Formats: sequence, C-alpha cells, structure tokens
Amino acid sequence: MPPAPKINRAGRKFDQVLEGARQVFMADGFESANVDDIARVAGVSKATLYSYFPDKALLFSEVARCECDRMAEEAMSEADLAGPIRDVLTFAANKILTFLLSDFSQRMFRICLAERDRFPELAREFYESGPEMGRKRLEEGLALAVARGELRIDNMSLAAEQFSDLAKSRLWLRAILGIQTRFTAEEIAEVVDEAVETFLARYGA
Amino acid sequence: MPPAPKINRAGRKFDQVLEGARQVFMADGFESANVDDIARVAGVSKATLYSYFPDKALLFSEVARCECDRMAEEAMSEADLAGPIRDVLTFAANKILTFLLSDFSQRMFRICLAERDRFPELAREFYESGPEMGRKRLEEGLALAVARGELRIDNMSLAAEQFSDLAKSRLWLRAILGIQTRFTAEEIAEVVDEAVETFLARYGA
DNA sequence: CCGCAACTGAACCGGACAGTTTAGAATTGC
DNA sequence: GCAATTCTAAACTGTCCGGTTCAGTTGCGG
Repeated sequence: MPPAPKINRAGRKFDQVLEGARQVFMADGFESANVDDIARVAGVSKATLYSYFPDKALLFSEVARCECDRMAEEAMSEADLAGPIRDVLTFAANKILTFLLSDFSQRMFRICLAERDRFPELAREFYESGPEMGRKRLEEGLALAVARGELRIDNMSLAAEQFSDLAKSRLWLRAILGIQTRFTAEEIAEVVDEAVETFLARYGA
Repeated sequence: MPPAPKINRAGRKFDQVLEGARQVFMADGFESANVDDIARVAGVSKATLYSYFPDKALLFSEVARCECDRMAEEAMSEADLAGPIRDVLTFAANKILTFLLSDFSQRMFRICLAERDRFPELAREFYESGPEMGRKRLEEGLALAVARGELRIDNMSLAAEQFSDLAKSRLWLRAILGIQTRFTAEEIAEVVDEAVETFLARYGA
C-alpha cells in the first residue's frame, strides 16, 4: 500500500480538503474538530470530503502523518558546525529551544499526547520524527566534536538527551502548560548559556 | 468563598460522588468521561450527583483540585539530606524520576495538558503543586549543600530545574508518549547516575 | 409511627455531531 | 457542445451525552 488504504487521492479538490483539515485539526485537535468546519474551511462540501476520506479518523491520520514529516524536515535543518565548541553548542541549544517553544512544535506535542491512546502510531511517529530525529542529528554533531578532541563522551545517546533536556529547562514546561506564552531574549539566553555551561562542565575536554 | 461556589457538600453521599468522579476522571479525562458512568461507579443516581454539583465541569474542577493537593503532598515528602552529596543527589534523582514515571503523575500531566484551555486554572495549580513545589524543595536541599561547601551554585533556581530535567532524561518523554511503559532498574539507574554525574561536574565544589 | 429530607431509577429533552442521501449545478474531457 | 464525472447544498439519520423531571422509596429524628 503505497499511500494509505481507502483514501481516494484523485479529484480536483483533494489538496483543498487536506489543507482545510490541517488547519482545523492543528487548531482544535481531533476530538474537538468538527467535520462541518473542516469542509467549510476547505471550501468544499461535506459530501466531497467524504468522497476522499472514509471517515474523520483517517483524515486526521493523514494530516498528522504529513505534519510529522514536516517536523522531521525542520529537525533535519543543518547546524553550523564550525567554530569553537562553545559557540556550536550555544547555537544548537538556541535552535533546539526556539523550536521547542514554537507554536508548531507545541501544538504537535499537545495533539499527539491528547490522541496518544486513540492513535498510538501517531505518538510513535511524532517521537521518531521529532525528538529521536533531533537526537540523532545532535549525536552526529557531538561525535564530530569528540573526534576533534573538543569533547569527551562515553554515553553518546544519553549525553545528547541531556543536552536537549538542559536546553529546555524551565521554559518548555511553562510553555506547554500555558503558564507563560512569551519569552524574552534574556530568558532564552540564560537557559541556553547555563545549559552549555553545564554540558561543557561534564563533557568538555 | 471557603470551599467552592455552588457546591452542596451536605448529604450522606457527597464523598461517594467525589470518589466515583475521581476514578472516572482520572481514567478518562474530562471530555471522555461520562456522567452516567460516574454516577454508576459512585453507586449513586444521576439526580443525586446533580444535587451536589451544578455541572460536570465543576465536579471535574473539584476532583482535579483535590488531586493537585494530593500531588503537592507527595512532592513534599521528606528527602534524606544526610550523607555525602553524591548519595543525596542520587537518592533525590531517583525519587524525582520514579515519581515522574508513576501512573499518577503521568495521568495528572496528561489530563492537565489536555484540559489546559478549558481549565487554565488547573494547569497553573498543577504547575505550582507539582513541578514548582518540587523545585522549591530541591532548592532547599541544594542550599544546605552549598552552605556545607559541597556545592557551588550561583543560579539556584535554574540549577534545580536542570537537575530535575537531567533526572528525567529520555525516559519521561518515552513514558508520556506511551512509547515505553515499563522501565528496568538498570535503565533508571543509568539515567540517575548520569544526571548526578553531570550535575556534580558543573556544581560540585 | 409519622413526617421530612435525601435518594432512586428511568424516562425524557435538546443540542452536537459523524456520516448519508439526493437532486441538481458545474467542470472537464473528448 | 455533449456526456460523464465531480462537486454542491441542505436536509436527514442515528447516536451520544449533559442535564432535568418526577413519581416513588428509603431512612432518620421526634
């Protein structure tokens, strides 16, 4: 099954439907999203929508899958690996934290968590396309630094996880719970700098 | 308003209702929970239930508030502050991680996150009764160690957050997403030991 | 044993919403 | 320019569920 079962991709308005569904599902999640809304936002009749997708769940799965792919691409974006290790790590921590605080990332996490029991596959895809992908990229960068003698790391995978966790200290939890929605450059810089400092204290050569 | 508005606490079966609601809400969250189920589990008629609580939302709020209090009590449990700093930290990290992986903690987090827009107060109470409470307790312990000259910490609050974040590296995210549900003692010990190691590398005197 | 308040159980209401149907309009391919 | 395909609009069905009502039961104090 190349694309997915039971989905009819032929037709003029397929992309419209998908895009409308993306907007509504990303805004409301699965449960609260209303199929009439999706049709309206997509600029399509409900009958047309149901001619493409057999039900709401499969439409959601398709949207969620696409968004996970999109996230994986973002997570794949190149880091700047030149320069002193402290600068590289600072840049990386900044990128990680900025992404984790982004509207897109936060929405994805909340949706995947909320629908974790209804769509277990989604939680796994999210984990692999997001945190896992990011960790692998990070490991590669760390490995280079180790090869250059700038870092000493025995447990590479855990070190990478520690770095990500340090990079999101305090702020991510506050963001995801809606306690705090805007973050100043100073707040971010403080967390990033302290994360780099702690990481280097442990793993710096 | 001493207790809460519009809730009639007098009556033989008030506690039954609350307990039934607790069970169902903790299992299903707010949205999926069914009031008929709650009445049945509570061993009470729906009419009785509605004689105590004006609506489902207020019943949920009451239950959630109680559970946050319960969480705060657990987070308050005394740590053993005697002995070498490494042992104290290892013990603390173990406690933090074990709690964060517990069924209760995971359920609370998922429910508060899922209902964060409908019940913003709940997210705040959760944050303050859980992570914030834990951080304060941890800060106290760290301050003692600093006073004893075992640690050097300039940014106390961030250091405490870093410690908690290090303590839950890798495992918490996997648990909350349902990627992994059981954790071996070895997995836990590895994360805990590495957390302590990294923390001491940065803040050890 | 009476009276009153709490409780029961089951029916009921109304709104929301996924999914279907249908009769007809618009597009497209030939 | 015609026929086949695709799409529309709106009404409709069935289901779920929060909340109400009410006639009848239980249990307790006096």
